[in-house]
Amino acid sequence: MVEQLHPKRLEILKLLARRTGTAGRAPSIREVAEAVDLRSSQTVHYHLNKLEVAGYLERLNDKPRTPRLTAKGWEAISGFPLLGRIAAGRGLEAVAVGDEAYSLAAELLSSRSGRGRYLLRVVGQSMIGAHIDDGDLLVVEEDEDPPDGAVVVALLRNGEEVTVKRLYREYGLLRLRLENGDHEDLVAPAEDVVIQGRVVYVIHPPRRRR
Amino acid sequence: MVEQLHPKRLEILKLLARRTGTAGRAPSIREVAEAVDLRSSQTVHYHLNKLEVAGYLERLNDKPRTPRLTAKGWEAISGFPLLGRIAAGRGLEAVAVGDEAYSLAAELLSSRSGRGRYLLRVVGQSMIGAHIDDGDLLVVEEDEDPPDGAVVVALLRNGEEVTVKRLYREYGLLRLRLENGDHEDLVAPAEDVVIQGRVVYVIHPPRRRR
DNA sequence: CTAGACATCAAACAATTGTTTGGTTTATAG
DNA sequence: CTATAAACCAAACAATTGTTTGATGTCTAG
Repeated sequence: MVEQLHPKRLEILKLLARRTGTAGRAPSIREVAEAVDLRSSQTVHYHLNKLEVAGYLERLNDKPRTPRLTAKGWEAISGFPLLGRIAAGRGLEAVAVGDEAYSLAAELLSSRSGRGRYLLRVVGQSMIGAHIDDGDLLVVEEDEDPPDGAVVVALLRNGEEVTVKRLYREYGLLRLRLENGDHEDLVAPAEDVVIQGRVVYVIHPPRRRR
Repeated sequence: MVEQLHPKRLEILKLLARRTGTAGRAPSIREVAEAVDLRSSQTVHYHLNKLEVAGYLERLNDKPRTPRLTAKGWEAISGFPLLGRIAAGRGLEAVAVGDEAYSLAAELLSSRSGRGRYLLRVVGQSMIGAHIDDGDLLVVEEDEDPPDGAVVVALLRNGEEVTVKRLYREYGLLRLRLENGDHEDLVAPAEDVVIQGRVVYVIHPPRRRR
């Protein structure tokens, strides 16, 4: 069921993809009209509605400059090049190029829960035991009360030390365990540890063999 | 030279920090006024100008809803305690928020060499031995002739199979080795293997213990 | 005490912008 | 040929929004 997308709509979709990052503001309807060579803002309005009901994009209420491509929208524009067909179902799935820079950032840095996310870069090899090495990036979601078993960023000793460990709760105590498990755990009363957030992604170069 | 920031301005700055992410739109001046308990939009306008000339934020021209915290702005509100200063030199380095969605994507998806990069999502657990699991994302840089020891995406059997392995060259043959090394290597004449590219990043949730 | 800077307010203005209305053109199904 | 739907246009409307104007209270330096 490959829906045939009107060329003008595809053009609009691509434009929005390019201009809907966190960087600039999304274009207004009139700006879109100009960019895709349509003389009436209404025509864009018309296409935008079509695109929205077809599930290619969403808008916040009907507020200015708030189009956002849906997954379907991203798929429609990315043509799925190179490895797409070849890899499908064989252990790898292509996730497109170019425009995807935006959606990658969106996927990594925006949470459905509305909680903020931020990045931490690992300095030094103090967490090598947890398979987290110098230079790796951690995507952390703010969460002061993450579920048991989550990998958390915790402040110890009045904030003098920061660690990344897996969290367990026991009888009013917090147990912080290095991810690979074979070190002695750190156990402390809950009031001595401030949980900053939860690690949701680890980004690193391909691992050297161990 | 720690500049003393007016409490109202600090409040505004914090509000903007929270609402200037990838998620919603930044608040309008009147929305800010309401949120920080000021009755006149002009007062916010006034503070915003102060903040801008002082270098805490920038606005796109003077367009609606386009405040962006500068580095100085982020510093001012985080007191930079939390993860910033504390973490410095202690295992973690804060890498800002918000704006960074952009630069994150840029860092991951643009190569200095000018070669294209794309994403692959791993389907299934066929590469579990290489510490690459179902759902992980691979950032791949196009490179038909990567250096020895690189982790590459290779097509085997006329493109019928795709694998991710570490590449070695030996006497006109290619040796593809699973990253963890303890499986038998795949050795094939160079003409039977098409190297698609080189894995530059692996993105995955924090690893469960093994 | 007084002048001036600062913070605040209310009201009005003008630009931007999504939307509505009503119409035209064009291709196609009946 | 005709009716219909899709694509498009121009113009006007109303809401949102940054900005301007003019004024008031408060604190502090001189």
